[in-house]
Amino acid sequence: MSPIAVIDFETTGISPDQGARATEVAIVLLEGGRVVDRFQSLMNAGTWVPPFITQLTGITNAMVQAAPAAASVMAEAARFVGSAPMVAHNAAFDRKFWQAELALAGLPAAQPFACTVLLSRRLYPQAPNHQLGVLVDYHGLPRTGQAHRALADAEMAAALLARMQHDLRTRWGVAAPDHDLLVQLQRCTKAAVPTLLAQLAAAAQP
DNA sequence: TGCCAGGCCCTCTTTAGGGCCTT
Repeated sequence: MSPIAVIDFETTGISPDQGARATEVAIVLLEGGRVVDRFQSLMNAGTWVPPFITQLTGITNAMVQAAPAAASVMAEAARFVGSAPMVAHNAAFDRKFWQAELALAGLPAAQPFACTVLLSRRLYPQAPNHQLGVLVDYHGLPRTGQAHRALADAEMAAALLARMQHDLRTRWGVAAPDHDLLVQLQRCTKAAVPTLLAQLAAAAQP
């Protein structure tokens, strides 16, 4: 199975359209349910980190000012991802920053995204909620590093994705839960999920 | 000065409103 790039950004706010910039990025390459490579860097976008963000993430203005320029970090991140399809927890958020920061660096952002929030809502509707930390605990997955830092959150999202692929194979009989299938699953309506999973399982029968 | 996202999903819905999820 070809690799999937699981990404997480830490940022100064909620939307690049409102002037928010990335402060840290981490990407975990997942292949066959295993982490095969990691990329992580703070980045200096020349912006001020609000106190609320420092309290949430532990990322300070001094840390960002000492970091390499955002454009060079994004160029490295784009090289690291290559043409791998991408996954994030609440992908609408990370995709916006991926596209905005690459655009500011003069680079294309053509990778398709799948979303572990949408997938979790379809596969695990009984979960208490679909926040990353809650889902990690719900599945008994290890919490790695400090929550709300990019690498720790990317590792947890990757573990959650690997769990979903494992469950799709073992619980629902889906032979090859690749990125295309994940996108297909997250796009179908909640009511159509059982039918789609049954069709995918039937297609996997010899 | 005051305000500030947006896509998805549910329901006391569909001529709408509110909560979730990310920083």
